[in-house]
Amino acid sequence: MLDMKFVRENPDIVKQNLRNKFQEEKLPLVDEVIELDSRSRAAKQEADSLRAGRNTISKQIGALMGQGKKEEAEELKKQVSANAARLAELEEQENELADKVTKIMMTLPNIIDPSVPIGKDDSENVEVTKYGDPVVPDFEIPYHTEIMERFDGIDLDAAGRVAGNGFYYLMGDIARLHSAVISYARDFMIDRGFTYCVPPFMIRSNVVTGVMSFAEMDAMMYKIEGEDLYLIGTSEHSMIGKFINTIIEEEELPKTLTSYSPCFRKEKGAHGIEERGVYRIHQFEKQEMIVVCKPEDSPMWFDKLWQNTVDLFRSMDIPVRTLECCSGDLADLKVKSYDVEAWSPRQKKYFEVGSCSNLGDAQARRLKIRVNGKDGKYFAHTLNNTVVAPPRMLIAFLENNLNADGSVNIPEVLRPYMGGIEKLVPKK
RNA sequence: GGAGAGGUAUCGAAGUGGUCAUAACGAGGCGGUCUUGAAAACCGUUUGCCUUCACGGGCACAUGGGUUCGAAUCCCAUCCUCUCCGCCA
Repeated sequence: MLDMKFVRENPDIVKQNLRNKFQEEKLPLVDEVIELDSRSRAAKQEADSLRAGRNTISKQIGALMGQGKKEEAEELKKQVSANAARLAELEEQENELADKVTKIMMTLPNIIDPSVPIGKDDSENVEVTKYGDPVVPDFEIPYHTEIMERFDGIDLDAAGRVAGNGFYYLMGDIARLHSAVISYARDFMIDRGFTYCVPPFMIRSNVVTGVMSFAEMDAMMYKIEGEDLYLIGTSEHSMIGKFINTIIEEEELPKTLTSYSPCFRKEKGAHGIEERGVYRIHQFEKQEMIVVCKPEDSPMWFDKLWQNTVDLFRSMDIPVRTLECCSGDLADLKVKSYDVEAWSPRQKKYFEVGSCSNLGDAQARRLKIRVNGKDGKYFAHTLNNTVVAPPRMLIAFLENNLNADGSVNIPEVLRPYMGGIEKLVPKK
């Protein structure tokens, strides 16, 4: 969410930002919200002065009552009543206008970083850097569910009967591998100085609207029936929400946290042929990292965050690349975002395994996360990034560590979490 | 889930319809006096948001409504915390 004052003073920047994000349909909203804001402030000013008058008279009434001068008090009461109707009318206007302003402000996207490439959609995202050799072996790599089945590692049929499409049972070694990856990722981040955290897996609606745009909310979040609770789509939601309505001392920044949680997503939208199996699912587990920092530090943290994910994947012998989201593909709250993509030797292309975002002060403004600095209070910046999110990550893992004989290498870093074994041998 | 108590500033806590809500009182923090230094003592200071060029004004006592000329105080709803009981991994 933008600062209303900023919009008022820089309508042209806000409009150019909309054009950069190919959201021309929102252009009229800028002038509209400035107009509504000015009417809102006018109503507030008039109402405030009426309230000031009422307060003064009420005090006088109190004094007169104290002295037992009831008749004079009654006279003054009439004066207050005279303005009551106008005040009620103004108060209604104030509320109505303020609601309209907020509603529009919630739909105006954050100002993107100047470094973000301009493009309409994900087809115009820009590759930044590649790490490792994207090897295509001389034997055929099966579809990931097929690899898992060779280890009796997945039961999608049962999951379908129990919970429906988009769920899974991981079994045996594959399930163990899943947990090993999460545990390794947790320790990897702890070693890099992040504080480990297990957060709530459900959050209230006010936190939901604080951390994401309406469009995202509708497409992602599961609501608990009869309660003001939503299942989290990522622990970022509860981790950023942790700081709602707080004032953090500047010396305490940055807050660097790594959290584990299951993630629940509706995944509204088309499911392509490449999204069978455990690629796009309603429930997965994720190790996440988040940072709350000073505004001037957020670009630095952004680079550190995505680098962590690259390093983690490289330590498991998985080639990756970073892809910068172009303006049109960037969610409304984000200032800048990189996807981390892993190499798929089967598809001979990279696919998304993580997403690193700098939200600027957008979440902080919505959630009122402020910093007490030497020169006054200001909104913090927030960032988040995937450490690792299996089971999707297992697709990359299995494809890249598969041998011609069907066995799967366990990279050295994972062995302590896998009972020391170096290789998974298929049962079939 | 049942019964009870409670939610006021950084913390503890007073205020139960007005004339002490920025808010008593106590503690903590910050600045100062005193001291070789420290402690103690003493003095001062210590919420946030909105609005205004400014002076100023408004709002906030968990949250949202209501009653009233006027609400921390009375009424209704919701949330949270604590104690006891029940249930439970």
